[in-house]
Amino acid sequence: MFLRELKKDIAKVLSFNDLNIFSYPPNSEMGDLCLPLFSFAKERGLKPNELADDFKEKIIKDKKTKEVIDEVKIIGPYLNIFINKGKLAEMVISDVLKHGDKYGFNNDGENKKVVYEYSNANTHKEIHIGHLRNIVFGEAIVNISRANGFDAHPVSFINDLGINTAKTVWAYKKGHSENIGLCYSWSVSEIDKNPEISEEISTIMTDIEKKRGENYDLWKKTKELSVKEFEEIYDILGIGFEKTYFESDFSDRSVEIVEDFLSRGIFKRSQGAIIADLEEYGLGVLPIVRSDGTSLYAAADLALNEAKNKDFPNLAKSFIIVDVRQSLHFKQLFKIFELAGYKNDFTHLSYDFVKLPEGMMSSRSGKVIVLKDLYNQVVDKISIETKKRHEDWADDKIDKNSKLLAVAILKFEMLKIAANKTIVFDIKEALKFEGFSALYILYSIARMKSLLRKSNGLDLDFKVDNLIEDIEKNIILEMAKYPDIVEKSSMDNDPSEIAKYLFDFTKMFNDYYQKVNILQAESEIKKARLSLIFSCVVLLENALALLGIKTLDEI
RNA sequence: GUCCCUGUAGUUCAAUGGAUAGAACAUCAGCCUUCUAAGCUGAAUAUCUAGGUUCGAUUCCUAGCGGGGACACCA
Repeated sequence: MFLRELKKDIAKVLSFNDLNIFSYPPNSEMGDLCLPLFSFAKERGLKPNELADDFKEKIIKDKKTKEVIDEVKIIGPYLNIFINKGKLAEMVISDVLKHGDKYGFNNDGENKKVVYEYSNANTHKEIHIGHLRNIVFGEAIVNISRANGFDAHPVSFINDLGINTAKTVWAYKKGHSENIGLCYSWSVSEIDKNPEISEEISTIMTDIEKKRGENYDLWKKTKELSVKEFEEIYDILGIGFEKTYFESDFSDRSVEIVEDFLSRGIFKRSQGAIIADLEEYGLGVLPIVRSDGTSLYAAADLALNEAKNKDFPNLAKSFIIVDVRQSLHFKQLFKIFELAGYKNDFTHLSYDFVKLPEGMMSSRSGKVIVLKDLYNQVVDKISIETKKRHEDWADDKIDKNSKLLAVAILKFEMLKIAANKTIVFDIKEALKFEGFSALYILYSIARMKSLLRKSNGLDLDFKVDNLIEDIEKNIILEMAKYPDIVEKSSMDNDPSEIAKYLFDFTKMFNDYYQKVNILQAESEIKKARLSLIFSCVVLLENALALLGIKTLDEI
């Protein structure tokens, strides 16, 4: 990759190793690449300007670096490097075209096997935008992980034995059968009013766990409805898992492990329940089995870990993608694993949750944005807007495009915010389809593709000398930075870095589109510009694919 | 009470310790006889407070204030 090679070469000439010292000048008139001299100066007990000339000399005299560098300017304590426009264009565009949908990828992961567990939804609850963030974040993390050379495997763990399932079954029996999500929130409010219901719930929970009687049958029936719903949503989002685990499949094995851990003193009985007492590690207490004998989530986690190791032998690392509110839970769990002598390398990959402008969402109170409702709303709005713009389009074309765009928009909304930030999801904003959104990017790509269609055949055999505009160089330089973005987003486990890059890149292209005419340009120039645009499309589709987003030819 | 995250423009978000703190939305003023105006251009508006470390702090440290979250039978 061009830029990295150049940085390496310069670092070699000046004998240093850390490529992160490089940065970029605030604007393109000041240079293309920048080397701040503070750290070097400090090392040598000099002032930055006292070694600038020496550094500059070395760079412009070296036979390798001088080939691609036009000029080195000393501006204060910075060494600003101007890369040769032609060389840059030649190297970067050929890189992009050669590697295509794998441009910018690396092998840092050395093909190590890693498992990512996400979409740990509860059955008997509706999938809302909080789950959407989890699913979309997980998908992007897996894609980014693969782009960085890891052998990544996505799995899902469905919590079908939570206490909420018993509550839902209870409400279902009371005749609240029309909607599973409503069953749950209704039961919660009823229990608040009348705490004695808890005993009925406890009986139902026990029946479910012991797999017996009418309660178990109803649980099975309602669970199937939920699972079908999940699959429908995965289908819409275009995602899938290599393996889906169910908590209920682990109940027997969980009991055995709990017994074992009890005998080994890792767990103990307390107030009728079974707990892990982790006070001495500053991690409080984690309840494992309720005093009525039914299991809690943590019990299943123990068996799940075994299953993952069995299904994915020689696992280098196991990631669990769950929102930040469960940080303590996973610290406790990993401590238990450690006490039990498990060797695996576990990481809780956390991200912050989604809330509404009016406050927290809560399935318990029914205050949520249900994903399917939201999706339908977005699809409808896009259909209306598309119809306005393309009166001649057939209904099924509008429908197909609107659905694809809706998925793209929703995914992007979830990924554009840094992972450790709460998303305040404002549906009014999300329905605007302007600015920092997937539509902005996909719309621009549609315009690029339209240019390519109208050009009567693409000829990639162009001369770089015909890319004369400054903005063309800026676009190419931006392309050259992509490999670093792919790497950094993996190191930080943050897909938002890709989303930001996509937006910035697209803005640059729209500027170009506005200022420079493509199709009316002189033939050789036109050829070069179209080649550049073609490589822009390749790059953007590559980056969007990491976010799980597909593009359209027309919008 | 303890622990974790967080505080940047009216709002929602950016900014490996580095050059003039960037966007988007909203507001105001413009651009379609030229490649898709879901686009582009311009105007205006911001680093919670007080110390400290540093040549240099939005960024790191300490304290305070504000917001959010987690802390035994939810997941």
